[in-house]
Amino acid sequence: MRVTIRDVARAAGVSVSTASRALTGARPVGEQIAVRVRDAATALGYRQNRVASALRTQRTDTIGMVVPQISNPFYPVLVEAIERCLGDDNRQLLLCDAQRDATVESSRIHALADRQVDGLIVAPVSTVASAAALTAIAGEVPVVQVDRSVADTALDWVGVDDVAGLRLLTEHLAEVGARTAVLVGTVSESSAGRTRLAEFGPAAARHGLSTAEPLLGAYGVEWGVRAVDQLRARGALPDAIVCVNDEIALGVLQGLRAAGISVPGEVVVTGFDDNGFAALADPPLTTVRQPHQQIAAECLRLLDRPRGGPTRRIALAPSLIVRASTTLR
Amino acid sequence: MRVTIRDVARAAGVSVSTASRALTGARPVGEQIAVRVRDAATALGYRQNRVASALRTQRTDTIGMVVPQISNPFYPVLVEAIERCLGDDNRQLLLCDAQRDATVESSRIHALADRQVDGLIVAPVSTVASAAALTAIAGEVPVVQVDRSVADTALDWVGVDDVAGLRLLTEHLAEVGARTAVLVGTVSESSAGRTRLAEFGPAAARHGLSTAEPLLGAYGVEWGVRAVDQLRARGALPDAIVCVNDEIALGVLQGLRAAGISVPGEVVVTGFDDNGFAALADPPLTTVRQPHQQIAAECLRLLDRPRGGPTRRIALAPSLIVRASTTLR
DNA sequence: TTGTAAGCGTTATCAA
DNA sequence: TTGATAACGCTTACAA
Repeated sequence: MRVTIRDVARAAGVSVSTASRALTGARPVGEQIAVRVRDAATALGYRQNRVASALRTQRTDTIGMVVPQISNPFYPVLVEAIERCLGDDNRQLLLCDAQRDATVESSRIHALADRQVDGLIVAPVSTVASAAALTAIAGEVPVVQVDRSVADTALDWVGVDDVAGLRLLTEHLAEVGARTAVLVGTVSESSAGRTRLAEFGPAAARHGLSTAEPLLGAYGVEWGVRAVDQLRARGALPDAIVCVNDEIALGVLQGLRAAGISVPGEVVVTGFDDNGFAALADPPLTTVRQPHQQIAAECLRLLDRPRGGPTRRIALAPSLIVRASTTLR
Repeated sequence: MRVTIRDVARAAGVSVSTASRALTGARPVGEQIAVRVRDAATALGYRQNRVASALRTQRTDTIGMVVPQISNPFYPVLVEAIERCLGDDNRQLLLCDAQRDATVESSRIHALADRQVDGLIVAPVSTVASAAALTAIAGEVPVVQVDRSVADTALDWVGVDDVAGLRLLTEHLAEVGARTAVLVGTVSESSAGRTRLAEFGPAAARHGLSTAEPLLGAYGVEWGVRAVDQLRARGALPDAIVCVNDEIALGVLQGLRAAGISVPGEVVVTGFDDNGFAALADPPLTTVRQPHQQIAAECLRLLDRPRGGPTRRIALAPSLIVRASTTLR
């Protein structure tokens, strides 16, 4: 059998409650006794049963997280950042993958709630289909949305400031001499994609860039490759191709290379996220880096704050990473 | 208050135990009653408190996993595969990041064990420094090592068959006409790196490739870039550069490009893992794809099997993915 | 088949 | 300050 607090109490010659108090420090305990209990605990190799403790205290020291797809390289970095914050505090992360499916997502959200997580961090699969499960569960456990968010709901959200990101990008594009730009985005239900789509036009206009109709497709590299074909079919290329994320941009770069179009010579290309491979692309990709560590810290801060405050939407400032895909012409 | 099984029992007009039995199906229960209980449960929106259940049954339906660094793109894919297997079974994954530090790793392993996970999947940070914590915990909870493994211990392991991988690579290199090859590896304590280093020479010899002294450095893209400098300093380039993983290979490609050396024209390059960006490199990278889904399934199979069997080391066959970095000369 | 009651390992309440 | 005792919500002997 595993050694329980009863064994420790017996070895230290005190009651179970005293042992518990000495170990958790919940209430004051005699100097001598405290030492005796702690010694007994280490001698026996006692480690608290967190399940039993959780049942009693209603705290698991565990945060649940649901991501749309962990193999999307944006999320591992975010998970790492959150894990780092939690680790400092001796809490753990229960991670789930929604397989880009709102039904799976809902089941994962409930599974986590049933495990009594202290809080839930969710990057919703869909602005629409994710809403029901998310708002329902928010009545039971603190919820914060990250990166993406569902529509029409009073749930906290933390993410990057897309408006600022697009401003940085369009400003930079204007500086390197671009006059025309086109956006390559997604038709997906993800909110980040939507915001970037909505903000692109105004941001471009503000910096004197004229824009053509955006190209919208599915999330992923393949779409980027195909977008190049669609763009070429339109006739003359724009000066700049702005992609809503790095993966699409990597596809665009590949498509342009296949078509023998030089970057940044004939057209400049930008991404969004700085996903770790942007720097390795050929040419290295100019992109907007998300403040992962800040995003992580804000998520936890919101979860830990006392309930009942006003809904918060926290957009954190990104930074522009200039690389060769827009320079060295 | 949340609705408990007592509420369901009361609503259905039965005892708590009957309600429990009707819900879990642990023991037979009257036809009528079963229906009444289930109806009451759904009517009240009852969901089991898994913490309480776990305390009683000693099963959490939760698997713990510790990876050296989740932002290493090999792991998210593996995590995804494991998550998919678990999800089918209504189990969850408690994921921890060891921050490439054996001390952090040890603390995470204990945190997971304290949460009474049903099993532990660990990709050890170090062949040496990870051994103590891992063997110690294996006495409490089923443990399986994945990808990497510690030295001198009788713990199950599941991973890719490195010997087969190197055979595929060297065979292919011989076929495309390479006569000389050099390995770019790591001095790291990771077992995968070690095995690939040890197996490279024999595998190459078997296919008539002559090899020079391997280049060993730190894990990561940067090392690949620098390895190119070191290689050029040696004088004539080999026909083939074999990298122990894709990230190093991406660095090598970048270094070669910077030096104006054409791939595959002047030298061919291979990676290992097929990490999702290998296909996007310029040129697309020939590599060895790990059988993630199989590896995931085997890990869970080993964890779920009755205790006390012999130690197993399961090496699963990888597949060769041929791309332009070794062809189209 | 059903109900009663004990107990999983903790922590919180209440007296002493 | 300390100890006995009752929960936390569930499952499982044991009895009926």
